Amino acid sequence: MNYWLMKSEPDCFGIDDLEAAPDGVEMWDGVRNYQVRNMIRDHMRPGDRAFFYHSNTKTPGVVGVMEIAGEAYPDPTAFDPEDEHYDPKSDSDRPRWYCVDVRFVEKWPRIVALQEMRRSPRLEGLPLLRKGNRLSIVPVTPDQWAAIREMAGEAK
DNA sequence: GCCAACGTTGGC
DNA sequence: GCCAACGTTGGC
Repeated sequence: MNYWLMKSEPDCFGIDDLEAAPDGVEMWDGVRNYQVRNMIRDHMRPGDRAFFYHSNTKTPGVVGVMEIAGEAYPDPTAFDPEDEHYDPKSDSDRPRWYCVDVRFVEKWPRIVALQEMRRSPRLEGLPLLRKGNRLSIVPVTPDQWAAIREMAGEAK
């Protein structure tokens, strides 16, 4: 099983929106970065766990956990001219962009702020903390996973 | 709202 | 294939 951290702007789609979705399942779409596309398509597996990270907000940080709910599949929003993520260079014969379904697992009583994560020696090397990182999904090692959970006060 | 950092685009 | 210009991300 792999671990991930996935960013979203809560003004657009936050963990409360995921929890409120039917069965707590929602499509994680709109990825338009090749590195992130490759992670979704080639390395994510159903059952993988992911931190839900709120970005571009007053206190950015990890707010809970979700589960990868299925295999990656072509991102339908790339085919839709009405969609803000429409990409005319992607078509169903040769889809350029992929998405996955994610399932709500838990929302934590408190946020693990980016500021705190920067102070944790165990999180050195987490790509999220690297200067200039702009990937909306990054891999997390098992020890980093445990460290962030412990910072949230969750059991190991 | 600012701006650093980065990815992408397109002219050459 | 280089690289300047541009757009976007996202912390602050």
